[in-house]
Amino acid sequence: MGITERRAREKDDLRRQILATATEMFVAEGYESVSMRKIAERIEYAPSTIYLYFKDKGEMVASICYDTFAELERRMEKIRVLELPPMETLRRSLREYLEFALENRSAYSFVMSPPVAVISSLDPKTFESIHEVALQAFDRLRTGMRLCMEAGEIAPGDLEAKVQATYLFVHGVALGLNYNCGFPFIDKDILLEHVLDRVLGSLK
Amino acid sequence: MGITERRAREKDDLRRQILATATEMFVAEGYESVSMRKIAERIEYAPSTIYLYFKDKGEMVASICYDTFAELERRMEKIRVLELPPMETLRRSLREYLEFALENRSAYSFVMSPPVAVISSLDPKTFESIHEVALQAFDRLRTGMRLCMEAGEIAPGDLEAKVQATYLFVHGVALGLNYNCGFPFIDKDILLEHVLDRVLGSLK
DNA sequence: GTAGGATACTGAACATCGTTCAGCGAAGCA
DNA sequence: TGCTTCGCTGAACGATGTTCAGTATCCTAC
Repeated sequence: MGITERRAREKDDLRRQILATATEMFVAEGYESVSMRKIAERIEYAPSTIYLYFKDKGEMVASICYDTFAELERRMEKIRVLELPPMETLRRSLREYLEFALENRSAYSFVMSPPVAVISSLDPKTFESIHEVALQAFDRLRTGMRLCMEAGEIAPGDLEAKVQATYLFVHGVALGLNYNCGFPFIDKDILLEHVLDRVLGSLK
Repeated sequence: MGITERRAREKDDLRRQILATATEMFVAEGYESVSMRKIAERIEYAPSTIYLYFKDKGEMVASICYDTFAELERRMEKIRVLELPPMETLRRSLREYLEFALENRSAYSFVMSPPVAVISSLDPKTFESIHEVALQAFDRLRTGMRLCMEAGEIAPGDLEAKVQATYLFVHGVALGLNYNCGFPFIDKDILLEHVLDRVLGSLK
């Protein structure tokens, strides 16, 4: 019965190839500039073939989002297992988060704030699964910060406010540095260190 | 010679009406979902008429950006002329900035990070004028923070790093709160106060 | 070995999009 | 009253996302 398996494998391969090509193009040229026809041409299939693998353009975006979140999650987990002191873990995680955002440039912005039209066109099940993986990442931050608070490294108080603000700060830096608007930002390393100092320092 | 004046006035009125309608629709339905045809239908003119007032869709966006920045600038200036102590001015300005972003919901996100495709389609002159007004707003923040530093209310050190990080923090909060992703943020007022405390507290 | 069905893919079509342009009607000037 | 100018339109073009009837290829069963 190896035939059906081979078929499934081939089908999966093409799906992956479509996704890889699409991701590359979205990031390089922007969501709106990349048409289904262009993707099809690049992979040398008819445009309609893509619709055998993805319901529509929005579902491709959803898949990309999901994969990116998963990769981010993996990198965070790699730090957690080091079992460093909680504050050290927190600092390293935030730094890794920012570096991930900078490495993945426009992919980050794309995944973290896709066009509203895309989001609202998603079917509820797909939306839910993305929402879940995002909340999970947020939960990781919350847990990490709770540990810091319990260790007395973060001043006691409204944990949720601290967590949400911390996320928004870091997210703002990630988005801002990625958004290529021609603004003359200072040296990224200096800025990042300063950001981490202030974000974490204000938690004491 | 009142005739040409009346004509000019009428022309200006229609331009303003197009822009007002477009802004409203972009904010409500998102940039991509609003077509030139829909705007035309709403103002009860032919689609091609819009092109007599705006070079293309991108130029409409540019105008909206420009106007929004101008409005923000006005609100900042209103605080500056109060001539409060520098740190008080800074806090009020940042708060006003965040409130402006929250009042104008998606307009803020739209103006602060329009689709890349839109930006790159702008003619250089238009782009430059928007860039300039944005830099001007940033300059205002820099000046305000320099005054605080000179008054000894901000610890001495790399001013530019402090200014850029401060902006990115506040920008992140503004964008994050506006992006309607279904995330369960805590009470906005509590979060905002916490944010201001941390952003400003970490400058001491 | 061949009929029959499943599978993978295609090409043409549809509605809609941003945008252009020749031309129309009315308003003002001579 | 003729002429020019001005504001506006309707039809058209190419490109978009998406659908669907149909084709060609492969696998199974007789």
